[in-house]
Amino acid sequence: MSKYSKQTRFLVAIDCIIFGFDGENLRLLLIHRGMEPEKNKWSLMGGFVQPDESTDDAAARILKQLTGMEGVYMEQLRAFGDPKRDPIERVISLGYSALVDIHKYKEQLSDEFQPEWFLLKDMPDLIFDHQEMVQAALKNLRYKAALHPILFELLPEKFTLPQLQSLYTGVYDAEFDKRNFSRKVLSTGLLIRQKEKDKENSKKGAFYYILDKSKYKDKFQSFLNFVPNPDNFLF
Amino acid sequence: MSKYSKQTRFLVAIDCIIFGFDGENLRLLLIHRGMEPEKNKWSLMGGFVQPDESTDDAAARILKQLTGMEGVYMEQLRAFGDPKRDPIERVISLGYSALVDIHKYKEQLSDEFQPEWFLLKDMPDLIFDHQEMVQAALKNLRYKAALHPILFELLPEKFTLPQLQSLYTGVYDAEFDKRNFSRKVLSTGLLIRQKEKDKENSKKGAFYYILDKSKYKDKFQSFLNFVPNPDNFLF
DNA sequence: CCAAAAGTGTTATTTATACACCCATGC
DNA sequence: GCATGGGTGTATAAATAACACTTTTGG
Repeated sequence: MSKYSKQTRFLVAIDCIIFGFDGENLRLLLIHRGMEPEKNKWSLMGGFVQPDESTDDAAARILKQLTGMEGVYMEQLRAFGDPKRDPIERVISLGYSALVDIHKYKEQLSDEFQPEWFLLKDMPDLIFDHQEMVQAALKNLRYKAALHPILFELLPEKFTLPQLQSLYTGVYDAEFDKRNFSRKVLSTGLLIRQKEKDKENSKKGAFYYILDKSKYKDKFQSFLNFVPNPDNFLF
Repeated sequence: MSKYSKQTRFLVAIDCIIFGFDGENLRLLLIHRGMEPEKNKWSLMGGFVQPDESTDDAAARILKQLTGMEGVYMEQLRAFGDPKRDPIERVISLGYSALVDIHKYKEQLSDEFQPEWFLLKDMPDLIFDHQEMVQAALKNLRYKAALHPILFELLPEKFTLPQLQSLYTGVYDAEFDKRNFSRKVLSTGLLIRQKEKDKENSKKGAFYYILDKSKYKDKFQSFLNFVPNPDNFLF
């Protein structure tokens, strides 16, 4: 069959907005851009879609290339399609937002990119429209996390309620009442308390919890209202 | 400056998922596809992104081409990037979801495409992955409308509460209690009651309402919980 | 006068919020 | 024994859900 011969073709890229949580703060993984223009400036990890891979596959490939991680939570944000967003040549970029357990991240794999985990408050200037992508991803993260149990993707298998709460605190840059927070979280039935405690962060020690995986899958899309008055935080 | 010369370029298309409300039911605007392959089969309105337009501009252009309408509510859904989704050649398509006032739609403009407004329940087979796009758009619409006052985009300037309720009924394919519904809707403060009534649909007549435009803009992103137990409807 | 759709109010239940004290431990 | 952070309970307010009768009017 013939092709759509008269139409213009475009470069299509993926840019990954990769979030992690260090136990205290939300962080974003950035790299030194390896190619001109703006070589060595800070940038999101990205790459071009290849001829025979789906855009989702491309995103997974690019994430793996940087982090060594597979099977990570990732969702497409949207296309960024301003014709002038890349000064070299028009590139339509698909933003993909990823949530990773920062502790599973393998530093050594990615010497080539000299990646660093930046605090959100503390980000360098980024190339092109990457700042806009980060803002869109953060907004989306806050939106989703207010309604769905998505932030667990950022935690290790075992975690404590104080850790979970400080994750929410970091994401929303707001304090929550710990009594109400723990009641709400536990009422979802998603968490299973372990017998061991984390004694590293306090003398008394805080119980570890793990996710009930099957309930997590079931309820992943439910409206759970983790955040009181989400209006206050999102806009 | 040189280009990213070694990379493959792709066709990038827009496909518009256009919703309307006829006063009774939610409908979708489909066309007869004008080009091979699958010429004359039913399809979403689409077209290729052009060299110097943003993807958002392309979507607006394509919507206007079919409906004659501008300034319509439109949002990008996501990219559909399966390499085999179009059998002729790889095309990465961006789905854009539009909500239009079906009464402002100008039939005559679009003879070329022989468009028709289909009931959702009653849709023909569509080309490529357009069915998947429609499902994604519908899911997104239900999701958003459960939280935000988005369905007003489908109504004419003046509308009655029974009309509004039947819109929600149509979108969710579910009945709502009219006492609770009207209390909830009016409590948002978004509606201004008019002095006239619509006497076409009942003997008693139902008051017309209009949107308070400034409050609408303010509250567009607020969480208003229009739909009770949205979990029940979305998944 | 009656059928048909519009409009409105109350109560019970659930959910959200605000708030303060005791517990366990390492030092 | 005390400072530190972990853990829990209760009372009030607000939101939601369930439910039924009156009003208007065209025919």
